[in-house]
Amino acid sequence: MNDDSERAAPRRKDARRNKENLLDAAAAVFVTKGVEAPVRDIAAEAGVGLGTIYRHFPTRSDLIIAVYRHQVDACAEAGPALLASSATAHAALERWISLFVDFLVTKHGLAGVLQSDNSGFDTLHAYFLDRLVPVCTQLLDAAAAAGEIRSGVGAYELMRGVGNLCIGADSDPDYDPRRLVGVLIAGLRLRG
Amino acid sequence: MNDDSERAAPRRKDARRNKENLLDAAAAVFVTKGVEAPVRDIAAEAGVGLGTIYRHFPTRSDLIIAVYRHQVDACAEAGPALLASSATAHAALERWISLFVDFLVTKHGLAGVLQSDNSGFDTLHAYFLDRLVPVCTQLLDAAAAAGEIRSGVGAYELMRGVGNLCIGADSDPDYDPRRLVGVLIAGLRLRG
DNA sequence: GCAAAAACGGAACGTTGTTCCGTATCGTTT
DNA sequence: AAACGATACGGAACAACGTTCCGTTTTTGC
Repeated sequence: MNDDSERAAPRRKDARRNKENLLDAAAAVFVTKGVEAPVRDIAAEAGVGLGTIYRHFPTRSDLIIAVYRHQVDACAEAGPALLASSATAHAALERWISLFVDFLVTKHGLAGVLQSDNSGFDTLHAYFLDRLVPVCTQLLDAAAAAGEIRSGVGAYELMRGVGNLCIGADSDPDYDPRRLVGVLIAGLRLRG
Repeated sequence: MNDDSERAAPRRKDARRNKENLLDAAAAVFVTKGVEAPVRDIAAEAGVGLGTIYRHFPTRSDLIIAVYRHQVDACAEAGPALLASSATAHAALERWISLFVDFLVTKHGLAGVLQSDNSGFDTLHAYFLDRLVPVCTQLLDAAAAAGEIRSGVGAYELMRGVGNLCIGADSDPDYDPRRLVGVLIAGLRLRG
């Protein structure tokens, strides 16, 4: 793939420094103003021009991905570990989904942007899916093989649903996605 | 309330005609281009200037509400009827939610716009909630009273969750919110 | 008919994401 | 160390959007 070329550090020192500053600035702005903060705000925070942002990160999605890549990867890697350390596959699934929800809920607006069809976030959507759906599939398959859950719900659908449930969790203290996600996962379980 | 003043037909004949045209045009554009279609497109479709739209409907939300008001009201009114005609309260809840999902899913982008914090859709959000949460509460209470569902999930939360699950259902044939909503409602049911 | 009231159209504003290009800086080569 | 090409920079400029504003047109009541 082109991972290398995309992630490659710039040749020049100032460019490398700016890219770092940009990542830090973006992370800071995302925390205070949410993921949908204007690009100009991030540029200002980093003390950098607009052109610089777009050279390093061809689109907003790429910047968001770069900021959260480590956490998404960590979540993906936690899947197999949970499967190994949990009493049942369903418990592992439950814990892993909870990890995912915690991640989404603590990033203002990220869940919303994930499903947004505002073209330009496709890359972001795709990255999350590429990274997490395989893990979810593994957990789901394990639970299904153990006869713990109903079949018919795919990993993509589940991830998508959980992501959707997390939309708007910030900015509304009366809405707690964790409870609903809990109900959803409970609904997956077979009776008996 | 100010329902009367807001819904009052304009005094002048041309204004009344334009308001009608606008509603028809908006409905047509929403079907073809989705609820997020630019205001200018609706104005063009109605053969009307921008000012005219904003005089009749102070904000996009008001236009959307006006277009869907009847259907939302119909959904609200179906609640008590279903409760009377269904075998169990849980069945009534299930059918009513299904009605709501059908409504949302057939309006491109409506679910998305409902939760959008893009300020300006607050009115829309509020209208849906005002109209539907009481009905949902009634169904939920009935099911709880019959001991059919777990307590702890409020009507607001449930409506919000179901709405969220419907986001992005169009423009993605691989995502079927109905199945997930089914799982969610199943998760509400008490075992045994 | 005529004036006042009501409503109209669309230019203009503010905010966004993104592109473009003249200018500045860096790193290498003589 | 000077100079030159490659690299990167800043921010003006563009397009799309929601919304506001106001000079002009249409309707209505007399």
